[in-house]
This record gives sequence, C-alpha cells and structure tokens, in this order.
Amino acid sequence: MNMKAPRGTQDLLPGTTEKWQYVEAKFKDLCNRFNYSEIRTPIFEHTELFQRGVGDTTDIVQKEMYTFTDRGDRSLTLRPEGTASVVRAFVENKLFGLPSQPTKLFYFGPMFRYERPQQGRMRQFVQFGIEALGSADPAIDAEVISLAMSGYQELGLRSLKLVINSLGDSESRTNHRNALISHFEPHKEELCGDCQLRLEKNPLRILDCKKDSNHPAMETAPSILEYLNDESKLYFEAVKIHLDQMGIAYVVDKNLVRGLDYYNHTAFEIMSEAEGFGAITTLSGGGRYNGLVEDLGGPETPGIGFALSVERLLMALEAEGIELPLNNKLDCYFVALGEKASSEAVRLTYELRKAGIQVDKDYQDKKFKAQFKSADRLNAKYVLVLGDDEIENKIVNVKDMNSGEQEEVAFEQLVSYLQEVLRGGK
RNA sequence: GCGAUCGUGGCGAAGUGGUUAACGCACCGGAUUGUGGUUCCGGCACGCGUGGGUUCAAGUCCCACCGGUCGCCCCA
Repeated sequence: MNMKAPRGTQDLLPGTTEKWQYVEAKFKDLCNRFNYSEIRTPIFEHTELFQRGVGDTTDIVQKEMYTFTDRGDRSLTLRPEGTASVVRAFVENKLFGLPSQPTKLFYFGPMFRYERPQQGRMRQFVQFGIEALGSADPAIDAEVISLAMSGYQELGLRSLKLVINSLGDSESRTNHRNALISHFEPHKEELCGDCQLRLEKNPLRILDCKKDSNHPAMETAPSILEYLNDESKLYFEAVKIHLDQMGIAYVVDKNLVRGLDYYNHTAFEIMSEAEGFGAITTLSGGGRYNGLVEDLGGPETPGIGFALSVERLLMALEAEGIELPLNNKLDCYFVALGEKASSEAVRLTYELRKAGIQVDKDYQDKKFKAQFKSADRLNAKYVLVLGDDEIENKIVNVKDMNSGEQEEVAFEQLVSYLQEVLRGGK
C-alpha cells in the first residue's frame, strides 16, 4: 500500500503552518483595508466552466485539469484557478444587483493542476486572489496592482519586479493577431514545432517562446502596443499614470502575455529577482477580463483581478532571508511532582485555560527534571511548579524562566497573578 | 509530456559485493532525593524507496515501478 501523499502534494506541518497563518492574516488585513470581502466557492466545478472561462485552447484546460466523472455522470473538475469560479458565483448569486458596486472579492484556497512537480510548482497549491467586478476605471487596475505590491512589501520582500503590458480590447487584439500571423507566416518553417502550432491557435504566444527568442523575426514582430486603438491606448496610459502617482515602480514588457484566454487590456506579473530563486520567478499574475462575465452568462460587466501563490511567496521570503515575526513562546508550563500534585495540576490547568491563559503540562509521566526540559523546549515564559509542599499550602511556585526568579502564589490568586505578569512582561 | 540526477534511522551523513550498517544532531535514561538551556556516561536502524533478478554472498551490480530535486514546456 502506498502511504505517501500523492505526487505534487505536501503536508504542511507545525513550524510551517504558523507561517501560512501569518501570511494569510496579512492578506486578510490588507483586503480589509482595501475593502475586499472574502468569497468561498467550491473546490470543484462543472468542467464546462473552465473550458468556457479559462479557454479551450489553453494548456491548463488541454492537459492540466483534474477532471473526473461523479456517480451522477457529471463531468467535474478540481479548480485549476480561481477567477472562473468567482465569476460564476458572481453571476449565479446576482451579486451585480447589490447596491455597492464594484463588487470587490478575495479568496484563499487550493488549486489543482496536473503538472510535473518541481520547486514552486505543485499539483495542489494555494492561491490568494482578488477580483473587482463592475468597474472599468483604470484606477481600479492600479488598486489591484497596489494591493498585490503592498502585500509583498509589508511582508518584507524587496527584490520585486512589476511588469505590465496592455493586451488591448478585442478590436486591437484581432488586428494585432492578424498582423502577427502575416509577420510570422513567411518564417513558419524556421520556427520550433510549438510555435508552428501557435501560429494558428494563438500567435500571441510565439512572442513568449524561449527557443525562438533569438530568431530575427522576433525583433521585428509587430507589438501589441502598436496595434492598440485609441481607447485602449488611453486606458493603458491612465493605468500607468495612477501607478506613477502612487509611486509604484514598473517596467512595460510588450511581450508579456498571459496564459489564460480571458485577459484583455491590463496584464501584469510580479516577479522575484532574489538570488537563487530558480527557474520560476513569477510570484503572481493578473489582469483585466472584460467580457468574461458575459461569456459566463452574466450581464456586461468589466472585471480585473490577480492571484498569487502562497508557496512561491514563502519561497521568496526564504530566498531573501526574511524571518516572519512569529510568536513561538508558550505562556505557562505546569511541572508537577507526585500523584496528588499531578492530579491537582490537571484541574488547575483547566482553570487557567478557561481564564484565557495559554498552558500546557506533561502527559508522558516524565521525571521532574525532564518536565523542566520540556518547558524549556516549548519556550515557556513561566513554569508552574507543584509538589507536596505546595499542595499542603495551596500555593504554586511560579518561576519566571527568563529571570530565573520564583514566587509563591496562592491557588486563588493564580489566575490574576498570571494575567498580571503576562500582560506586563513578554 | 521530455531530459538529467538522486532515494540509507526523526534529521544530516559514511558505506564503491563479504563478520554484529560508522559518525553527528535530535530523542530517552543516568551522574545520591524537587528546578531548564552546559558537561560526562549509557540507550536508540531485525534495516538501506518498492518489487523482481544476477551472485556462494547486495545498501553496494541489473531491470521495472514509485518518489524527491533540477531544467524544458507552461504557469501561480
């Protein structure tokens, strides 16, 4: 029997989960400040949602989905990304009808893609993402980008690179697409196999190809920026002006292409330039997707969002040597000697816990000295010593592990005493 | 899906065909009876990813599978 976690999945254990909680709390706080509310959607959806939403020609849909048939003969798929589900929920629950628009949502949760695992790429991974639905104001594009950047920066990341581009509206994209096809068509035989396919399916992606990046035709390829119509051009300019005013640095990369079909206008990626980060440098990506809500059966509604990988975020923190300010101390540890004292310690431990104090005790019948060792290992701030003498006098010997000083405290005073010292000291 | 590389106790790591699988960390116990983080002593793999095969003999050689890592593709 194979008792290992499936390929591309991992257990997050104590010592690590604290970091996840910290990061999650940071982004939840950030969303609160930016006024984004949490949405929780199912982890699986009808397969069709992703085929329509993400796009039939994308790699994600073509070869990376965890699709299965349930007992009711429905084709379901473990979500490979978050936007399609959020938009579906937006439409289904008619959130467009709520008085406060745009609808600003965030989510946190596992995504699933069948890929060859490697550092920073798991088959199950966790994304944090936000979506703003119902506004076509360039300021909200800047807001989304600023939220992403703030999150990373507040966690301490410095080696960040924000890359932006505009994919234009559908008119601009069609014109650009035609231009690309006629540009690369004469060179078709010189391109790699993948690119020959891309020429028909999605010529935009040729610009992304690493194999053909040195081909002379790449240099002269028509840029989407040249094909933006006036409206798209103005929109992109407005986004950049907002970013400038906010003091958010960026570089424009005309070859930045996103892998999902629904994007248009603003597209962006945030990358880490930290040393030793490996081949995968993208921390997060996002963009505008006007038209997606309609595609999924809703009213005409513009939208923009982004998603980041928590795994990659933690990798970036590690690469930059950033320690999160985690609290790894235990308030109190009970050390009891003898049967009577052990029994009394059980009772007192419960009393303290009910009073809101963090306490633990030995459950392995360890020797006195070993109990102290446990307390030390758990970083206990105070050790509560209970033996025959103390039982006799109804007191507890409270030892401050930092200073080494001890104080005798009566049973009835214990709660208030500990509350006092824990509030005062660290 | 393709290429490369690796897989020994809780962790790190020796072992390069042949007696009881080094060593370090961690852990457990002890160094005269109730006070931790130091030191000293002792204990701790019936097993070398899994399954086959070669051999008198395999952790050590061969094959398959599983898994990790790195790169490609793609992406978060």
